[in-house]
Amino acid sequence: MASDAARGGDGQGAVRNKAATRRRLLEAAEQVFAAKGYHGTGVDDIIRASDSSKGGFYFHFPNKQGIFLALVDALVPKLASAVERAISAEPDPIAQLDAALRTVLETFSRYRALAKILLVEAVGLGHGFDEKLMRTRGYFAAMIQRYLDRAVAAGALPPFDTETTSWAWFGAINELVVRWLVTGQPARLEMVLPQLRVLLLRSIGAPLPELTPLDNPGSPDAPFVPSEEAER
Amino acid sequence: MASDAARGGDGQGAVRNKAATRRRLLEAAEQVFAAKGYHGTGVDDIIRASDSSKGGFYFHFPNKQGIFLALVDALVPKLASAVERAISAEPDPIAQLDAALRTVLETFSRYRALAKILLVEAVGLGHGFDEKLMRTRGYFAAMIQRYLDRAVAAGALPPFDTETTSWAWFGAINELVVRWLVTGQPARLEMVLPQLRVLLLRSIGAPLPELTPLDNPGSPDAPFVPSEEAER
DNA sequence: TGGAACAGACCGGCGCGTCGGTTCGTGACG
DNA sequence: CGTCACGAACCGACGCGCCGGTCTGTTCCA
Repeated sequence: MASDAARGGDGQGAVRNKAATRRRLLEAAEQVFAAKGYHGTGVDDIIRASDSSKGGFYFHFPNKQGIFLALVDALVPKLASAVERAISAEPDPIAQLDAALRTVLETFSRYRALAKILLVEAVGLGHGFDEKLMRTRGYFAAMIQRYLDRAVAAGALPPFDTETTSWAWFGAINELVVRWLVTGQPARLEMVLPQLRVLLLRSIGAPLPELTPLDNPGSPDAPFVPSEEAER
Repeated sequence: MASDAARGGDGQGAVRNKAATRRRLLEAAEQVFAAKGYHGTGVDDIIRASDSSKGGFYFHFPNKQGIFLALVDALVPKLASAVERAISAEPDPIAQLDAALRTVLETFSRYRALAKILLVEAVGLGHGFDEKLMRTRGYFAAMIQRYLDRAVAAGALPPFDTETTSWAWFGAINELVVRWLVTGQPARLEMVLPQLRVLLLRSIGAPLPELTPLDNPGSPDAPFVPSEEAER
């Protein structure tokens, strides 16, 4: 039979919807973690929110910490690729910075859970968690730095300490997103964009191009589905 | 006898060093929370680190959350007043901004535990904790905003959205401090000052005065003692 | 029939908070 | 001036709920 071919592919042809179960667990974890925090959620909560069982859970993940890490590892590249995509559509370095900022804010605005988990819940977990978190933040900071360096190399900016700057930028953006998450201000996250844009660009002595108007509300709130990564 | 007078004062004349015990508890909590995180520390850890007992602990504080909140409430005004003091020594608005920044970095550099608790451990605790945290952050943001507004009113700066800006500033500073806390970079926190200074000032279109050189290592690491607040 | 994928009862520890008991300062009273 | 008694301050063993993780089944596909 075509059994070999079926097994050759990724989880799609697996025994009893293996990939789908794992996915349901991750989606449930995303929602529950975002709603109740890491310590506030029990494994049972995740079980209930998906509809799986203890057995299923511990078949797919080693423990509670494991699913959280897997979740972060699934969300980060998802967000990163969205930003990279937006960036690659713009030729001008400054416009790229601009596009990246807009994309980040829009994405967080759409997927609150994503923002909550990456920016709030992942903080202060102790253990070896902190370094994991810091590598995640460092990932985004490095991304910012890469484009800053590129802009400098292109002669669009005078040279400066791009590393410190990239962390500072990340922090500024992060704080505004967190404020929006916890208190409801401003009503729509994108409202900070104009001022933030000006702040960031001016902070590195970049010229201020015209404001590019743009606002598409998009679908309100769905899980930022951690799609199955491509086969290894 | 002078009995009435003795009881009239604050805890100083109390039965068996009541104030001192509470203080030891808070100091111990500061160290342990900073070292092991909020969820990582047990009440027993705090008991052991001070040398008190369960009974003493629950005599002074309602529960674990209670002592954490009390700790934050003790630390915040301590830091704030240090900053206010540094600011009031400078006449020029821009120089004030400068002094505040320097003071914050120096203080966090001296008292890691303070930074760890206020900026890391206080995040993502869930419950009604988040809003408490946000009010703390808002406290500092409002402080920044107050001085920004003052600088604008004095005509030293053109008018702009000082609220968003103050949060962004706070976030930028916060992120650099956290990075220094978790990874060890940079070796000395004050090393970010020159670049951060330039970033922040430029971001609001302020003129760049000469860099004010200054570095006093100070005593290395002691508890940022939550001194007994003055009598009510 | 074997084993992967899942179900759900159960257990064991950890940690928070309680509770009866003990010490010590302090004021009253003779 | 001694002592007696009361309550604030403190001690530390115990209990009990909660929650993470295990283990024995059960189903379904190959």
